Amino acid sequence: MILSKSCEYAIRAVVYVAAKTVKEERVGIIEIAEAIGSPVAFTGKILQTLTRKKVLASSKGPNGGFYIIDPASVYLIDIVRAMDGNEIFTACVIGLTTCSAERPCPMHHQMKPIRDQLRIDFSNRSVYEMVQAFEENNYFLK
Amino acid sequence: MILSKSCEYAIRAVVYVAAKTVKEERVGIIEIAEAIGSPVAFTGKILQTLTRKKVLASSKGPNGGFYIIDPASVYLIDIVRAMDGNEIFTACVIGLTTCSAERPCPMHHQMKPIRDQLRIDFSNRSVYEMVQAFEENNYFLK
DNA sequence: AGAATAAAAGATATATTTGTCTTCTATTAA
DNA sequence: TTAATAGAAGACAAATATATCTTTTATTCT
Repeated sequence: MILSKSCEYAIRAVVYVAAKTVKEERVGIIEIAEAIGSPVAFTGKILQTLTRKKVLASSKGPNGGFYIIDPASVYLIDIVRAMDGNEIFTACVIGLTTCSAERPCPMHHQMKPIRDQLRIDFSNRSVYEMVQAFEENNYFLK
Repeated sequence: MILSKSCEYAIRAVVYVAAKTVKEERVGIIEIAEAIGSPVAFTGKILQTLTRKKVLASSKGPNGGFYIIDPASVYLIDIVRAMDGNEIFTACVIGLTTCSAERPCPMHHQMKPIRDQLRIDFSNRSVYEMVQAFEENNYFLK
């Protein structure tokens, strides 16, 4: 499992929120959880984290809910870093803390391009593009 | 984290055992754990799993210990599958169970080549090659 | 101002992964 | 054939990730 379950939920939630935002709508925890097939309370916690980390924004009270300031300037890597940190792009595949280009583990040279590609793909994909793909191709989130 | 901690330990342990096997030696749990920097009892459990799955072989009693039948015919993917299963090569990156080429999630087409490359790298790398790299380049396992 | 709405925050609960400890079984060698 | 060695197996413990529940705070609408 490349990403934690929390991070998987997070990406799906952000894409759903952004799809609403582009229609000028805010959306609540319950609807989000229903849309992405995740437990409501746990999803609330994740949305809280994303809001604290400025990936999403929220407002309380009637007509409140979650939204995203600028879907085109938030990239998947921002969500991944908010939830799981940067380690998946840097950590040694066999768990050696001191593994590096200078002192590589036996798998280092095989793994580097894979991790780099992962970072590149997450860095290049904006939430806005995800929403577009989502709407154009009848993609789904649960 | 691409691989579980158990799987990381497993790969390091198998490489260490194989390095001993090519010198016609068997090696015990305590020495293995010391060599790869892992907790002894937990390492015992992992070695047990690897033996049950035929990745390693073992014998009890004095002069007993772990060894590997044919390092050249065991590939990293065998260790990964023994410990973590096949999911890391197939599971949807955002956690959708029904994600497939026909009904892809918004990240499917980006992730496929990465997962394929991961599988290819693990499939092409034999334990014997790992040992060679390990010995030739002063690689390390902890 | 008061009631309703909705997220934030904190305390708990459950499940999984990681790690430990004790006993059992097989093997070897004296 | 007995003592020592070493893995196998099972019970238990700790840490982390996932999930739930309750209370608080902010906002809106009447």
